Amino acid sequence: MEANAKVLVVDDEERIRRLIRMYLEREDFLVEEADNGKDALDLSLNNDYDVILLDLMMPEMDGIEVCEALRKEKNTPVIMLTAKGEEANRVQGFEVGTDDYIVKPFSPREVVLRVKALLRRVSQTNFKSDDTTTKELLVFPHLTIDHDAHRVTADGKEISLTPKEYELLCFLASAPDKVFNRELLLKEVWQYEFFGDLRTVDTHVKRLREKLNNVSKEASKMIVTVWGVGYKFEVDDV
Amino acid sequence: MEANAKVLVVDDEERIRRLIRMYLEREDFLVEEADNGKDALDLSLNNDYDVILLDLMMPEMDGIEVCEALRKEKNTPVIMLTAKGEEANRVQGFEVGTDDYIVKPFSPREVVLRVKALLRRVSQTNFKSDDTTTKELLVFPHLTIDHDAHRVTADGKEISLTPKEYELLCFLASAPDKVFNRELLLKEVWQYEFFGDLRTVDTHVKRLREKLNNVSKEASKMIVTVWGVGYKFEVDDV
DNA sequence: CACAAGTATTATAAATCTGTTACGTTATGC
DNA sequence: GCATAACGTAACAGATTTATAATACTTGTG
Repeated sequence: MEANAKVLVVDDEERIRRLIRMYLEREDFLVEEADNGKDALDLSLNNDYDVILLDLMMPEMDGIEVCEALRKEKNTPVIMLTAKGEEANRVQGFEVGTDDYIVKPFSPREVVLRVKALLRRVSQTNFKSDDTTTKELLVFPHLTIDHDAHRVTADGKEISLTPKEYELLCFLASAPDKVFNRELLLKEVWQYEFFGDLRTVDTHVKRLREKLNNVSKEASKMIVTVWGVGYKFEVDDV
Repeated sequence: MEANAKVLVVDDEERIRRLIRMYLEREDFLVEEADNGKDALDLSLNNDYDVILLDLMMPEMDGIEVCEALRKEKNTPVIMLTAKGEEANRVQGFEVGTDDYIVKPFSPREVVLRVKALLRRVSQTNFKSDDTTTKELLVFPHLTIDHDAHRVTADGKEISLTPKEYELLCFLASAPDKVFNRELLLKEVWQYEFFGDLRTVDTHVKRLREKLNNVSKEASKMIVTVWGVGYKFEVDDV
């Protein structure tokens, strides 16, 4: 069990650090921060982190330098954070020694998922755990979500969803019966820089319901409006 | 069963070792490393590896010397890693005693395939195992890939594919219904030094579809675009 | 060295998705 | 029932993503 894995978050922007910290802590990670490359390197050499989230672009010592220096001593898994146009190419390559990278602006949810995925990967190679639990398949009475195939089927029939529709559905379905308000949905499913209208959520819900409804009334009913609050994914237990 | 076969990876470049290690471990191989010929020889004499991946060009003691010295004691299968212009000729020849060789820069996928192939070959000659499980034949409703013959047929008609087209198709077809993003495809199918444009994948997909479509509309439809994500090889289950 | 085949890049066109707005509908409290 | 607030719906413009085609580059071969 990777209970309380320790994560170091390195970024010169405080709001980014705080954002990531918030989401990681909610998943019971222990989070520490550094706002520059030098401190990051010191910290990571003197502590055993389970993952390091490392911003690529930082003044003085950038993420690549930190990673390369770190790699001379230890093999702590590193996820690089890169802005859009940044030389993602070099980071992708293996010369630097990063294990994954995330493009800004990301959705907080994505960061959590990637960190977890990396921990899983690492722990697998280290102890050969029997951790086959990570099914990429969500099955409900009238609806199935196959993550690998990126496929949603309602009553056996496939439904073609747009990326946002798919993400929204997955998010709701990953916590059945839990209500989310629009604000939270925007925060979780959209990127952190998105400050759009709350009604945007409604539109996507509408489209999602429509597509589901075309195939299965039952499936469409699973996305429930909670008046004055938000939406939830409800599983009938009839 | 070659469960947890033990592989020794010898290369003076760390990133190469790490790259190979990563891909082999993902296939459940046990991987050990050496960064020079001397250590490699010691290790391989004192351990029973199932395969040794041996870089040809190394300071002091090169791959050929290691291999020759090793051969005086034991018959551990050896795959030589050679850079492009290097005297692949000598390695190819039988005077050295290598079992296979791979030219750098390779694609990670290739290494895994070659290692597996070699293990298969060796285990066959050693114990005449009933291991006919490893079919080199992929058969789908409208498409067949015969690895041995390096031949693709759609609806019975043969299709002539370029190397990249073939590899791309094989890779997708080896994991039906699983979506791969362009990045991953570049990493897996292309060589490890390639950091090209993601659109390159599109172009190859286009040409592949075109060739398939010339012969079988059905076959061409198997390569599916997943909007905002990537491509997958889909098998209709109608 | 020229040629051909294969490959990567780029530019452009086409398809698709997305957020917003405006307006219609439904629920809620009085 | 009425006013109000919250939600549903439809349509549009702009943005994003993919397909296609054309071009340039690379590589192997004779």
